[in-house]
Amino acid sequence: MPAPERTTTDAVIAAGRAIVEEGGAAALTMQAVAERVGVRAPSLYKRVAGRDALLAAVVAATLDELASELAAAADAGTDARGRLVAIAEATRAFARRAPVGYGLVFGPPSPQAPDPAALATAADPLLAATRELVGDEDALDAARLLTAWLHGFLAMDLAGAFRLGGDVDAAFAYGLDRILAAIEP
Amino acid sequence: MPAPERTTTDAVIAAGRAIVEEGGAAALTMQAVAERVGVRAPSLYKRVAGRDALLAAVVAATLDELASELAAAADAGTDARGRLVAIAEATRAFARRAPVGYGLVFGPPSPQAPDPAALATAADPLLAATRELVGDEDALDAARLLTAWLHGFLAMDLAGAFRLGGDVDAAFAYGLDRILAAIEP
DNA sequence: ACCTGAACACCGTTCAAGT
DNA sequence: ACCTGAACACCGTTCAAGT
Repeated sequence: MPAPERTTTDAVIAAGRAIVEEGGAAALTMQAVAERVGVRAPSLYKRVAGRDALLAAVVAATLDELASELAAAADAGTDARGRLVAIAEATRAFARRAPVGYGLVFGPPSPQAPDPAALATAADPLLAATRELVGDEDALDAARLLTAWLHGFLAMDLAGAFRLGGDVDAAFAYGLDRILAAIEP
Repeated sequence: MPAPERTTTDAVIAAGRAIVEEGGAAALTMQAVAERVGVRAPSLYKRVAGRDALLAAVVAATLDELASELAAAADAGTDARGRLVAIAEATRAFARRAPVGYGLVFGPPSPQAPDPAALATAADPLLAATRELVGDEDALDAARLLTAWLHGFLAMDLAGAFRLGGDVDAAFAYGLDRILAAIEP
């Protein structure tokens, strides 16, 4: 007599993402996830191997979503520079919408750190647009320069390092402009 | 009849830092810390309010150490540019020596996030050297640009985002040079 | 074939009792 | 005054028994 499935792996991961954003990674308990999807905690082990695997899946899903939003942003730009600006703004919008997940993706070394290959995939649109802007030879260095600044700016913003002064929107626009000027041939 | 003190708050925090670096934040259990300092877990509550407070203290101590190393690096430079290079290299050395702690300092929003004022203090030497290099008016924007790039580069390196290609040392030197060129008047 | 209650190990935390 | 064993609540995980 087969029992009906009362939830899905996707629903479990989505619930995990919501809990993580609402209460931080520490709030991700199997019981909280189970309650959210409407089953008892032991049933979750039919969907995920355990709490650590669920957290890793949450991080992977967050990175996948970021990757697809960056690809979409790149499609929206008309020239290489416009694509890079759109990618940077999409990244910032994502980090503000899902600050905890974004922080976990680039967070301290840990068991749930994302697959480096998935990180590389997410970075592809930025690398392609950069290549278009500066040419093959300088593309990797320039993309790293831009990516490092972008991630550093967002991490510092989320950490509250900019709380002391000035207009953060303006600082972002200013920094992006300076970085693009620095890499443009 | 007073009982002798068998440990100190500093020893508890130092043990916590060592455990965090060795096994990640998840390895920080009260039992592991107690074992390391030679007491039973309940005794730790005479030194710290609890596990969360201990993790916050670990992060704060990590940030304090980083701050003092950055101040020392700034003293070693001969001119403003040299001081900035020394500060950037000291930051990188610190992040490689204490990757987990460094990641926690700038990590995702969480209860143990460091005090923004302490972050500002740590950034002071960099801000001062930048002011010397570019003048009062542009100092804050330029310091943010440099700090964001520096932190972003280190976070990506620790996250393994640079694993795919090239010489990371050279990429660091290249990026630093480009950033300094971008902010120099 | 998935779901559940019960059970177990582990961890954070409290506290009365020791010295 | 600090230390400890015992106790409790909570969480991750396993598993036999249900449907």
